[in-house]
Amino acid sequence: MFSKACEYGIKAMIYVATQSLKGDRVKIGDIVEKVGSPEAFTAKILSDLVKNGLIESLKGPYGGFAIQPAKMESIKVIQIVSVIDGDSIFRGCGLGLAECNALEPCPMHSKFVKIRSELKKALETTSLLELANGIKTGKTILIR
Amino acid sequence: MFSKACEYGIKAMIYVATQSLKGDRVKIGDIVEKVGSPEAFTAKILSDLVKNGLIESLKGPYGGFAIQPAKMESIKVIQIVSVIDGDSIFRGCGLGLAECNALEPCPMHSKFVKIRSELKKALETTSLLELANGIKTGKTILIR
DNA sequence: CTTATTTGCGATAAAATTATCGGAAATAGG
DNA sequence: CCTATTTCCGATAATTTTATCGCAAATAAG
Ligand code: FES
Ligand code: FES
Repeated sequence: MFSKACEYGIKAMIYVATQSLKGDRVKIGDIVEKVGSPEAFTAKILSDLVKNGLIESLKGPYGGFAIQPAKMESIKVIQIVSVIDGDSIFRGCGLGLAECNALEPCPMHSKFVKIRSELKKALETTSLLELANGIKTGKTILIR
Repeated sequence: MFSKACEYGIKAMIYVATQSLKGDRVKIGDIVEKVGSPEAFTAKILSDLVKNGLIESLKGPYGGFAIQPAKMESIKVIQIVSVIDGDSIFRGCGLGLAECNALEPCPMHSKFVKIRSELKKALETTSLLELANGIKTGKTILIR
């Protein structure tokens, strides 16, 4: 469904959010430990998210990653996915035609659009805060 | 969503079905022309589908691929997808945890299961005959 | 200013996916 | 049989994705 990069990015964002809610900045080493992802690769992905304004970073001692709690409600999962994987999941044709076009649809089109729009809607309405709270209350986990 | 291999496989199956409905066997060269996929790669995928009994092949002159029209209603898209991509789309965790487990769910689990089960249901209830008929009536296309 | 720390970044490597190539095996027809 | 045709199959190559490495840039603290 999502790329590995995207999975790591989402999980990293959630973990940073939980720590930012407690006022803690987190270093990459801490993140990858809690998320179970490769360090340098995850750092690259986070760097991408920094450029797109979804998370902030600070270099040097006492540095690390943080997300302002005030932003967590407005950050939706779809934004993370869009930065890392682009929007091909939401706009592309399920059978790989150059573009998805309802006037000249592929054989799977009518089945696809429904599922795709539900996926999109779910990602649009799920906030980072909601996901971080799930971890905080122990209802959900990031690593097994 | 699906791998390229899976996209090619589904489209090839649909094209062969339309021709088998007319009583024609089709050669790999004809298939890839109508589907827009690389020849040797598509041949590999079809060979996999043959092994799994979803399509039949005949070597030599007047050979090629065919699907018995009587089977087309019972062949569902999910079978094609399962042969080529496996069932990780239907059973795996959306955030990449080792397995999807409702008792220890990842943060996206509750959103995911709904979409995943709808996707599964759609693929389970869509028959090859239905897709082939869409092509035959010109309502849908395989290549753009 | 110096040092220790931590992200940023370009180059590189490994692995997986996608794609190509060459020839073997089967088969129909003459 | 012999030949032409076509799928089958293993090896190989190209591309994309995933992952690692080394060092530069920034920053906080003494
Ligand atoms: S044309 Fe294929 S999903 Fe819309
Ligand atoms: S545990 Fe992640 S989708 Fe179920």
